[in-house]
Amino acid sequence: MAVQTDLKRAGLKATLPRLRILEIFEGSPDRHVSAEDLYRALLAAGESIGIATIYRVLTQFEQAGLVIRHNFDGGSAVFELAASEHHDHLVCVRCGRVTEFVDETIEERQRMIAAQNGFTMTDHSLIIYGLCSDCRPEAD
Amino acid sequence: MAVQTDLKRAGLKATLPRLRILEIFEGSPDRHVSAEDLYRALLAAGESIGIATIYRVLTQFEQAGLVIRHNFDGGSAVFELAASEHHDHLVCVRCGRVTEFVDETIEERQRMIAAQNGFTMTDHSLIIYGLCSDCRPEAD
DNA sequence: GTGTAAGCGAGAAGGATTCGCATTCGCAAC
DNA sequence: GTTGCGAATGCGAATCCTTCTCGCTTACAC
Repeated sequence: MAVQTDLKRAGLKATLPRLRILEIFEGSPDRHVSAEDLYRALLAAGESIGIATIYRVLTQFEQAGLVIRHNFDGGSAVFELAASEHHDHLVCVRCGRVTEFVDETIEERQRMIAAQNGFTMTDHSLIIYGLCSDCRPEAD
Repeated sequence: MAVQTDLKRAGLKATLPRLRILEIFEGSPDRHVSAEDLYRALLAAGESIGIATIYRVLTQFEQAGLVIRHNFDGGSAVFELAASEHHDHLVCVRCGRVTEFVDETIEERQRMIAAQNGFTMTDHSLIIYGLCSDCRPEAD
């Protein structure tokens, strides 16, 4: 399992909850999952896990750079594996579908804007909210 | 006071809490205030108001287009008067300072990206996190 | 002025997340 | 393969932010 190796490399003990959570991330059709999603998935798989452990593990994973936390509108945070390169998000306000995109022009302008305002950029969050093609009232 | 007129125009009764909250927005040195900020300011001003009323009023103001709600990282929502034109935000992760900016190139690319992905854009949120000039460890 | 629906205040409720602590587990040294 | 110890877990309680409920009050049309 490369999963164990990932944990060790991140300086984390390979405990059962951590392994299971990583496995769910890797097996999930939707890259973006909430703590609640993980909890339900683990319970459904017959694991005995506490929701507190999930939050703890996710926070550790985030600090270790294994996952990224997003705060989309509407309550709970969602997490995704940090494996892929940086990208931003399109979120459907109706069905919650999340689409990823990268735009180098925008990235570049952001760096420029931060510099112009005397900011040292540490992170950024660009979320476009809208209706996806499936949820649009009428087809065009 | 134009404040009363603003409320009427928005289809809202000119009640005391609503007037007070609008006044605080207009008198605040920082355009971006939280429900808690408003609550404390009103209590300090000797008003008797419930936190629930503040949230209710803010939600109504948001729906009426008088204020805009932002969910910056780190807990509670902040609100600002919608008076000015659209803009995005730079947030200092250390002192919380908020700077506004507008970049038409980014706006344009966002519209393009939404369209390319079949999304009808309803809203968007771009937040650049970083260290402001006052909080940067050492000047470079 | 008065009636009435809208609005208010206080506290309870709710959802997401974190804390506290006794128990259990991973793992390195025997 | 055991053992020991600190780190990690699970559980329930606690916390934070926000919304709901409900009896009382107020704005405003008449």
